[in-house]
Amino acid sequence: MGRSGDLPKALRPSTNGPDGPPPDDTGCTILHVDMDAFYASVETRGRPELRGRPVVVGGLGPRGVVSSANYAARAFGVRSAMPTARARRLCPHAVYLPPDFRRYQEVSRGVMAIFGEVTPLVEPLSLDEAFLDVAGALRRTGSTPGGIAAGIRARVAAEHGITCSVGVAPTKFVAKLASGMAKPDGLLVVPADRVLDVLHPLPVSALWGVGARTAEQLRRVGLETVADIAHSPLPRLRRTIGAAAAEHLHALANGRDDRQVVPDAAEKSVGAEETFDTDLYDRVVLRRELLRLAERAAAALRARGLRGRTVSIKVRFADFTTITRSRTLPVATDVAREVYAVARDLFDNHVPDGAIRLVGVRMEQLVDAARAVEQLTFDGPERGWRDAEIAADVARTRFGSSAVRPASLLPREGGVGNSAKREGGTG
DNA sequence: TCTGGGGTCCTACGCCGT
DNA sequence: TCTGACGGCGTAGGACCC
Repeated sequence: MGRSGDLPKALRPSTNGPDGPPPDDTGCTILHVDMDAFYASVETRGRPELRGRPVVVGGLGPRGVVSSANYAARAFGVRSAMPTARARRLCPHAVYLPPDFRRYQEVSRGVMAIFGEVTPLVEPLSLDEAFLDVAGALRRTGSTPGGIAAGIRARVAAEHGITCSVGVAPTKFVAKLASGMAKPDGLLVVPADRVLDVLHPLPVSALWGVGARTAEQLRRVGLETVADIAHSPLPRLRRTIGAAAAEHLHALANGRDDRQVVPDAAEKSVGAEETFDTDLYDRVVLRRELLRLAERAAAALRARGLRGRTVSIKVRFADFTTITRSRTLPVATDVAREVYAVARDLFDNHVPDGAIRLVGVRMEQLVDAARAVEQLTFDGPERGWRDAEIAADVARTRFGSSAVRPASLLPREGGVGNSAKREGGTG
């Protein structure tokens, strides 16, 4: 699902060929494990009728994009993040499926549990990839990094019916690059003394943090390969892309990356957003959408045992210009009513009329709910609302997501088009 | 071609207190 | 009392990642 899978095969280092001696993995204690076409693979496993067929998982609405495409679909040029409508033109005979995140989460938990049996130092990056620091496991098991990686690949395939690719290297960045180069269903070790040989011929876009915009900025000043970055004087690089990015990229390009594998990193924000099938103008309808999103964001906070101090709304207009507006509260909250009250005020007072294609609600400055300062007024109305919302969480868990909702979200006759309708159900 | 939804991180700027 | 430097915080926007 990432970019590195698209790296040219010609750039693959030859250290891991079937012939010749195995690569020297001494000091290569970082593994990056990446599931191959994860969502599509989960959908296809155990379904022989889909074997060999192109499968695309993504939004199926008029504004949907591809989340995951298997390699049969990629052969037709289908890529993740591509509009589904374009994918359909490129590959009309593919099987198109909506994402089923619960299933992917389940499989992901199982795969991460395998990693956890190898080492406690597992840093998940998303549902389908993680870094592992296996330095301790080497001492404990007497195995090699390459051996551990091969064992993980075998277990994931045997226990979950999907394949993964593993990069083994001395640093996180190179391990991640290596897993991308090994795809699909491969294993690549980059020995410490070959890191620069692998890195330097790559285009700048291979560097972590260089997207289309930054690549274009770099290209304009004549920097096209990782070697160009590595040999570029830092002050010049700073002038081009800013201090932080310059130092980060310069270090990566020279093979330096001292970031550790950090398990259990705390979440910084939690939110929900929705793109409508057609642009919305009606402020009343938009407020109802905001309420729905506030409900989702608050429920997500409660599910994680967190509260947030900053309420941020996001609005994307028809021309794709995007604004955010935020307000920080004196006391952190996980109550949808409170979140909505702020979101609505921000919307009413800071968002001009116009055609709107997306709204979102996000909570930032998160604190542990157990340690959060209790509301000053213990009998205040917000406490009652929280109790009601927690009861609703329980009902939703037992009876489904549409079991409980605010009266203002109940479907009305002649109600809105687009996403609000997609929820279906009768409450 | 026409751009999702979940996030993280960085930069810039204004305000405020020291 | 005024001024400037500086740091911290809040806010907004943008790039990037999967």
